[in-house]
Amino acid sequence: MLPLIFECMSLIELSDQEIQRRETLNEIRNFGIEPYPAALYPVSHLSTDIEANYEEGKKVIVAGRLMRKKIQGKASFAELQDSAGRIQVYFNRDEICPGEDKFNYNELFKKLLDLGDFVGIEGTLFKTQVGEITVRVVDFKLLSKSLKPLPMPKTDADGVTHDAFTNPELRYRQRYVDLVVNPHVKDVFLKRNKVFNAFREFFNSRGYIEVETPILQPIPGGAAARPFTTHHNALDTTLYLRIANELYLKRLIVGGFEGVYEFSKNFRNEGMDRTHNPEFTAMEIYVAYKDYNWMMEFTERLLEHTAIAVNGTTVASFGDHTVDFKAPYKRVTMRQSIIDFTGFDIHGKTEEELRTWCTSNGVEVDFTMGKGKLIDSIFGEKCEGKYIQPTFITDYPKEMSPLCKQHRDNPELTERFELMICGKEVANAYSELNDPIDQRERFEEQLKLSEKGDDEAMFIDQDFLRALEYGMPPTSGLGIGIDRLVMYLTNNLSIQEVLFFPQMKPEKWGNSGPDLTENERLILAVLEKEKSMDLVVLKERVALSNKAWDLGMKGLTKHGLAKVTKTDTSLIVDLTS
RNA sequence: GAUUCCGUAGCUCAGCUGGUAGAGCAUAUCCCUUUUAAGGAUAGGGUCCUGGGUUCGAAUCCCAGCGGGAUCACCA
Repeated sequence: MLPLIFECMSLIELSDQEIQRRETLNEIRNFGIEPYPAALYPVSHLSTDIEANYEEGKKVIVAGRLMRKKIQGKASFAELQDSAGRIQVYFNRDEICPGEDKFNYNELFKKLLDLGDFVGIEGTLFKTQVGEITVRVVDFKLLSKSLKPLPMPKTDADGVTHDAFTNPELRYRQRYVDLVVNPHVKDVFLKRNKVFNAFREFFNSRGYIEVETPILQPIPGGAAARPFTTHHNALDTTLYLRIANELYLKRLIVGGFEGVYEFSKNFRNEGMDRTHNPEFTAMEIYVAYKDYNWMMEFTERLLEHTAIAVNGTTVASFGDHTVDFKAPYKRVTMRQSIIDFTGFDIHGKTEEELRTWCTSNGVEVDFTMGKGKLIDSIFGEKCEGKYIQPTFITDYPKEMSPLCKQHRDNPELTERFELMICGKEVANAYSELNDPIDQRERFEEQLKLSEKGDDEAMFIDQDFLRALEYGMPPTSGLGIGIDRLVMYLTNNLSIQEVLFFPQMKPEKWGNSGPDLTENERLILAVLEKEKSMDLVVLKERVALSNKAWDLGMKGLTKHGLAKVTKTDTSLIVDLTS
């Protein structure tokens, strides 16, 4: 009984076109054709290979999704989409079916193949009267049946797209559909892949080693951020999803590697917007015997190399801006930057003086903020957004950089830089702090900040301190936000566009069986006792408003759970079983 | 978290101060042997996001909720 209802329900929820395709699927099977064959299909060419190396009459075997079907009597055109692009195919009835049996054309191609189906095609190349390269079909095979119709955007001769699949919610939740019908979306992810390859190539050619470090960490270190918490059952202990991999990579430098890097999926339990996703990808690299000056040069050359690898040029458009990744980049100290944009010199100022300046200059502050955070707020508010072209901001206050080596010329500062592009931080690098005593003190200061209410201050990682005590060579480290870099290189203003599956609220799926509303259940409960009763009596018994009653009853009859019969004198409601 | 806009057919979208739910594409049937988003004819297709309220009557007005976008806040 229940499975039957369930089956009915799932059919009710299918659209006409989905039902149609299921029926077609059955027909295909009835004709003895397997709609999901197991055997490999011997593809010989991609659509783009055919375009690039066209030869009249060449035999090819191609496969892909059927994306266009234009039937005109005994001959038809269709379009096949594979991973590289599209190719037109030509079906001629009497060439495909030379004998009396016209099944393959009249039935299989014309009626049983739907848009979106995977089809394999064997044929020869020719050019149509309008000169389009086309495969003349000799034989074809259904490789996989599609049961859901795809959205079908079309671009006209003027380049205008009709029926574009643009709804962001649908696009992100069903990225597979987005990728099938929006080629420009696929291009973004191909470029993303090129970023990774360019980085790897750049690092590997210099002898640096790609490594992997823990994602589940007992202490979430290496950044100031709120972590996700999880629990390990066997150890009965709390673990955190990493917010950064910095402390582990430095342990490897302690261990004797001289250059290590990792593409790190990091997780931060913070807000989401068009530049923040709860999980994101950072690349961190640590190189022994270097300092942050060396790292600046390294970074600008890396980015120049990457921009060329991705776009073939160092110039990239981003919204209204044009960004040039050509090295070298401008270098400005944080102190100078604040002077440039506000005239205020933070040098030698006390916490109180900074706070006073902030409140009288419209920079929001609160009492959990120490000197470092105050300066960071000034910079964030007044300067950060102004740097469009790649610019290194150097020499950050010590308090906000607890893992960074003190500046060689000024004990209040650190040897740190961030790379700003289009007003956003893209990279962050240090001469790494390798003095274990200093590092312990810095952690303790963080502890004080956290007692003051800063819920992002860092935890003390005793094992990391132990590692430093064994000795770490002077080292420079760099972190780059890959998602943001990809945004810049692909001209996407939203991080969701450069992640295959951006985080979204879980989708609601109907539970099993008919999904009854509260009112429907109420009516059904009464009706189940009586099996059959007068409509007016039932209505009074459930005491619902007119509208609620009406909707409830209509729902029940629609689900096939109740039936209303009209007699001469009254209306009778029956429970149907 | 705040503000604001949006949710109508498989897709893209109309639908006015409340009065029988629409178009194009897609789908189905028929005609058509070289088409370029869209050949011709006919037909089917709806939980107007959900629930409640106002009303003789709600896709439309009001309230609440759900989902999404944008802006802001938060965010090394």
